[in-house]
Amino acid sequence: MARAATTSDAFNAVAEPRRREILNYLALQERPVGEIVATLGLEQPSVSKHLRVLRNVGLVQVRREGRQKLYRINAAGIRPLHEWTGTFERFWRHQLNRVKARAEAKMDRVRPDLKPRRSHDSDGTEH
Amino acid sequence: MARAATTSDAFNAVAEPRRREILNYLALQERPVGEIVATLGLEQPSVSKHLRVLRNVGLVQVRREGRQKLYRINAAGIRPLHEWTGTFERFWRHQLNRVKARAEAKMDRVRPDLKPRRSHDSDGTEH
DNA sequence: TTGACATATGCCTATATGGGAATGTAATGT
DNA sequence: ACATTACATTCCCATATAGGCATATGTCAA
Repeated sequence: MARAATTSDAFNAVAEPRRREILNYLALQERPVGEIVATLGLEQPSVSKHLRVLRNVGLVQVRREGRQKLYRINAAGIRPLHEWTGTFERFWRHQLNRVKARAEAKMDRVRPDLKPRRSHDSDGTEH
Repeated sequence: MARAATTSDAFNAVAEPRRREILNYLALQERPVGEIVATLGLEQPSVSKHLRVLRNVGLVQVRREGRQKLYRINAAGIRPLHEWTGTFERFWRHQLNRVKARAEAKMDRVRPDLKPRRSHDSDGTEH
């Protein structure tokens, strides 16, 4: 199969930088499409398509006012992302936890055929 | 152009559900590839490829130990996501406050003698 | 109705996947 | 050296874009 659809969930939707820009802009206040186009310097059809994706995953809401359509943030859709990323918060809040996790992991890996031995490399950039 | 590369940044990397699963699993502790394969039920080459993406965007680190390669979370790479999503936090707090205010107003109309106690945090919405 | 304005949609193409299978590479044991 | 274990990489392919352009839809005014 191919890649997951951007319409599948909020994670995919915000993976697109333009859509994050749109959300950042809408965070200030509700806006019509034309102002998004003018401010972000994108093509109008492109903005409409991005807004459609954002609406499909519940990240924005829209209401009509005359000829315009006013889009606004629906932050409830962003909350799951904030909470998922927050599950890793302990790692950067207390570095001691990371050290301890590594130590415990090493203890936990019991391999009868593999005695624990010192490995003298430590960074993750090798090939 | 086409879609943004998954290797471009952490936002794209975590857009893939399998990669989030891998990160969730690695959050518990450092693990070799084989255990990720066994636990998540993915093909080994698939896991290797996902790990490569995660490493390229700085979401995991790796060290060799014997024949194994031990992968661990590098949560610093997740922090920008948490902080970006956090910029929208006020919206769901505000919405929560409005909901709570309405509820309290209603309760006040029905039972003016019952004042709801103040709960000091903001949990209790849906998700 | 006609026209202007605001936005949405359809069509096309180039591209970056992600899965599967096969193969390559590195480390260890005998 | 050879076999085995543990991962990584390569090749191929189906697919879901995102951008550009043209066009359709919807709303208001005269």
